[in-house]
Amino acid sequence: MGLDCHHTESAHPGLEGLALADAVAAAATKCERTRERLTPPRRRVLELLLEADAPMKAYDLIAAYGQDGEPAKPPTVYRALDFLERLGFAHRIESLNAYVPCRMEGTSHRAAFLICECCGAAQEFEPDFAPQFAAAEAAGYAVRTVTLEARGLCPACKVES
Amino acid sequence: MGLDCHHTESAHPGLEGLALADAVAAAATKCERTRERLTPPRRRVLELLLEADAPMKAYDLIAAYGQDGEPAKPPTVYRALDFLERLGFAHRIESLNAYVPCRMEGTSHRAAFLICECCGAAQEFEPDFAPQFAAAEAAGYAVRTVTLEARGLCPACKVES
DNA sequence: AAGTATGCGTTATGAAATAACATAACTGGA
DNA sequence: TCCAGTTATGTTATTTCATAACGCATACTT
Ligand SMILES: [Zn+2]
Ligand SMILES: [Zn+2]
Ligand SMILES: [Zn+2]
Ligand SMILES: [Zn+2]
Repeated sequence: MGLDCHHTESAHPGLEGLALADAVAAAATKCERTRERLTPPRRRVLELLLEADAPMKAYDLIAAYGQDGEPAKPPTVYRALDFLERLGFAHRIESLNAYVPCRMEGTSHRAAFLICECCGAAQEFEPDFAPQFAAAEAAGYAVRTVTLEARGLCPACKVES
Repeated sequence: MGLDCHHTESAHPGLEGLALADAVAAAATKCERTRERLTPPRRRVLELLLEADAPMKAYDLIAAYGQDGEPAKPPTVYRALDFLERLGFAHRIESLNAYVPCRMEGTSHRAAFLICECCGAAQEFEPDFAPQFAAAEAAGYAVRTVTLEARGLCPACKVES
């Protein structure tokens, strides 16, 4: 990502083995409770997001989709991403055209990200939108969703810069 | 924009005539002060943004570029947009892939938008990022810029909905 | 079993942005 | 004024990102 970045450590290393299986199983359980279907393509894309240690581009997911190296067709992945976003299992980061698995426990959070311009890491955090909502309501708006993406340097990259 | 929207009134009708000329002249004056060059393509794209009453897509600008109907080449417009963003004369709205002229007076503001999902209007406002910065610094981040895009219904569309 | 809704596979296309390189114009100093 | 360095533009082509459209399959409902 960053042109001058040599940091390989990620704040969110991808999941593997049991941790990965657990995370997918947790998603499956949530789906059952709401009668949503975690179909094979949806499960596969979720796996890929969870395995990654950085935001994934849609076409990275497409390329990595088949265990045998066969890529997916774009609509397969974009449909899965729509589903995962709708259920809160994944988020799109607008300023990167990339996707991450949700790292927050609660279901009713609003996503916000700290994006490192050096190493590309994207840290999800729980934002405090109260001031923004107050301003919006003062202007007569009815706010439904908020996208917040802060860019800067993560702790690791800040040190070396 | 909105599929069910019949509102034609815009919160920010495009500038015309003298108001447009004044706005462009003000930008030119600012450029002179900082020894930046408001060249013909840059001036033309700024005009188009100011004339519009809604966020403009890059390829809308490309199509509208020539007074004689001749479109611009994509790099012409994208370069101009880079310049206008750099100087704070325009903002990109990430969640729309679209661009607006800056509506705030001060130079050192951070852009934030209230985007109506019904009529497509994008209202710029001055956000309060203090809570977010506090959270980011607590996590060890050095924040450089923040993008905030709230989506919902503008006052006009809220009434009719 | 029949009807309805949802999801998938596939082909093709559309929309958004940039790479690369040559040319032109401005800038500051000799 | 001339030159060198820098910045901006013109142009062609390509890359990246995302969706339309259609037919088939699968799963719920009655
Ligand atoms: Zn999340
Ligand atoms: Zn970093
Ligand atoms: Zn602004
Ligand atoms: Zn509206």
